[in-house]
Amino acid sequence: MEKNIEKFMTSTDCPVRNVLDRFGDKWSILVVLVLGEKGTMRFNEINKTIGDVSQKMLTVTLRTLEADGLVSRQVFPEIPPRVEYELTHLGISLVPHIHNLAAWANDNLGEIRTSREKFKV
Amino acid sequence: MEKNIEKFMTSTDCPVRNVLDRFGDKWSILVVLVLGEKGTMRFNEINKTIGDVSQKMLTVTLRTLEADGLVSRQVFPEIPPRVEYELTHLGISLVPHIHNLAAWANDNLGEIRTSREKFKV
DNA sequence: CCTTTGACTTACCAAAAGTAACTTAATAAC
DNA sequence: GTTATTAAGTTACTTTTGGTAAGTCAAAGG
Repeated sequence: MEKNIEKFMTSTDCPVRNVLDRFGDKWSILVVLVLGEKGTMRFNEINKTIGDVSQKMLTVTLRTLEADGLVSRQVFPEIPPRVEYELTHLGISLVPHIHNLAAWANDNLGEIRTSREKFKV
Repeated sequence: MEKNIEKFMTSTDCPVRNVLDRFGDKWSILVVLVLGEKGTMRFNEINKTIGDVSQKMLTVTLRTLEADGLVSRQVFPEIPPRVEYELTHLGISLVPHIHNLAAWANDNLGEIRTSREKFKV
């Protein structure tokens, strides 16, 4: 992992690239984070919690996360419909890493903002 | 951080959102990872190491990371030009978290791939 | 029968990212 | 003494990704 990073990077089989490409979209990480905090949630609940995600993209994001095995989807055959989402064990195992990243963000936002201001000038 | 995540999420001042929005682009995390591995690098070196990033997006990504204070940029007034990039202390402090994420990706890619296959059917 | 409800689709539009050609100025090659 | 090369970009144009707003579905309530 330390030596031939070059080959790792350019390869389409690079695990980091493979997963990063998938989570490098606009909403996936945030959805995992929210489900990690609140446990089981319904579609509109996730939508409102995040606030500025479109229905379309939330649908796409949840389907992708389901396909990847990070989120489970349970449909209740009622009218109006009820669909509940929650993290799988795989999804849960990712949460601490996102929390670490979030904590870093929290700790360093001040410095980042200062830097952004300086750069403008 | 545990209770009012709702307010955190919808707020534009949410540190997580603020930083995630910035790193949720396609290349930032990867560039930090590469610079973290190799130390000081020139533009074309980063470009070749990643392999499939366009010059345009690498320029944009590096400028953004510089504005955020994660990467430093040193121009040598030579012809042809030489520009060296490296992580700042802030950028370096982020690397371990990305490594953790990369390790998770590495450990779980098999399960993710299996899940993706199942989902197709 | 007309509205409401939740979880979506769909058609259309805007923003982000990719592609390929162009720029710059000093050497090196012809 | 033109022409090619070189590194780090920029620019114009195209494709991909994401956003917006309206429509769908079927039962229950008025």
